[in-house]
Amino acid sequence: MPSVAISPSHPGLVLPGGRAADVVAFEGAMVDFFVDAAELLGVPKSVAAIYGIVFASPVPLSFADIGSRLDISKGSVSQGLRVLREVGAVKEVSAAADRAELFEPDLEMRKMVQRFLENRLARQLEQGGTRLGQLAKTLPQGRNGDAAVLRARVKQLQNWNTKARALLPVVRTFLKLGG
Amino acid sequence: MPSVAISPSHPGLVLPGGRAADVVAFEGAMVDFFVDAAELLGVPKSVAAIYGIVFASPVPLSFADIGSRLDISKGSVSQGLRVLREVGAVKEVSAAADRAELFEPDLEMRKMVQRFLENRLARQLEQGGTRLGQLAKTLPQGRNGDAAVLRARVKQLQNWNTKARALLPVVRTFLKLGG
DNA sequence: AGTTTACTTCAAAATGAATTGAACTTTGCG
DNA sequence: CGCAAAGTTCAATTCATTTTGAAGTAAACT
Repeated sequence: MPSVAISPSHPGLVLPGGRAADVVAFEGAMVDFFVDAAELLGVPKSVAAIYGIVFASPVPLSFADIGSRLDISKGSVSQGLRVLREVGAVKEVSAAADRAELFEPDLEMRKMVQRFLENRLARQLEQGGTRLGQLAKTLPQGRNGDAAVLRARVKQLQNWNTKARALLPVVRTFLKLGG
Repeated sequence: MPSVAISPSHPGLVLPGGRAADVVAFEGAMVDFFVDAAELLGVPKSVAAIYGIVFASPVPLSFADIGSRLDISKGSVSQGLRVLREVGAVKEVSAAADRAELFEPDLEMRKMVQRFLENRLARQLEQGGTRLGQLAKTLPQGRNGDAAVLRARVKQLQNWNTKARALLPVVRTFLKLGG
C-alpha cells in the first residue's frame, strides 16, 4: 500500500477519463519512492508526494490533476507546489490555449542536489566552524589537567569540522561526473 | 541564550558545590553546538543536550549531575542516556567505590560517524535501489512516446542511486585519514 | 457587471514526536 | 527485613509541524 493514499480506482479497468490500473500502480510506487527519500531529508510527505506524482507522469499535470491523483487538500497542493517551485524541483510549462498552469518535473536534478548541498551542509559546516571558534574563546582557563582535557576536546571538534569541509569539494566534483 | 535551558546560576560566583560562571557558559555553548548539529541529523534535542553536557565536562558525570545541569526530567535523562549508550556516544565508567554510574563521552567519534553512515545512508541507498528495481518492473508497457519518457525517468533515478552508492566508499576512505 | 474557474492564504484541526512525571524495579545499607 | 538511593518504564501531556478547509483574490469568460 502506498504510504500516501492515491485516489481509488478499479483494478483492470480504464476509468472514465482516467488512467489504467497499471498506471495507477506505477504512480503509487513512484510516490512511495519519493516519500521515503524525503523522510531522510526532512521534507514533508505531501511535498514529496506531489513531486512523485508529477515525476510519474509523462505529460505535464495541472493543479487539479495533482489534487485528484493524490488525496490531499487544495491548500496542500498549493503550498507543496510553491515549495517545489522555489527549490526548482518542478517547473511551470505554459498551457497552450488554456487558463490552467501545468507542471512538470525539472529533470536537472543536479542543480537541486547541489543547492541542497550548499544550503544545508555547507552552511551548517560553516556556522559550526564559527561557533567552535567562539567556544574556544569560552574555554575555562587554567593550567591544570581539566582545562587541558577541554582544550583537547574542542580541538577534536575543530578537526572534524575541517575534515567535513574538505569533503565537500570532493562531493561536488563527483556530482559533475557523468551527469 | 542556550537553546536548552541549563540550570540557573549566579554570574561571577562559584556556587556551593557548583561550577563557576565561565564553566556554565562553556557548558551552554557546547550544548548549543550539539543541539544544532543534531537538528540536521534528526536527533532529539534532549539527547544532543545530554551529549553536549557530558562532552563539556572534563570529568565523568553522574546521572544526577546531568539532570541538574540541564533542566530536563529524570525520564528524559534515562532515555537519552540509553540512546547515547546504544550508539556508542557515551560510555559508562565504573565509579570507584560509589553506587552511581558515571558517564563520559566516547571520544572515538569515527566509529559513531561510520555507524551513522552505514545505518542511515548506506541502508537507504540500498533499499532505494531495490525499490527502483521494482518500479522498473511496474513501468506501464507501450511503444509510444509516453512509455519511453517514463522509462528514461526511472533510468535517471537509477543513475543517481548508482552515483550516490559510488560516493560512499570515497567518504569512508576520507574518514580513515588523519584520525 | 456578474459568474465561473483557478489558485492562494491562513487560522484552526490533526498528527506525530519528544518530554514529563508518577509508579515501579533493583541494589546497597543499617 | 525495611528503607533509601538510583534508575527505568510507560501512559499521559506538551509541543512542533503538517494538513485541512473555508474565505479571499485574481483573471477569464458571457
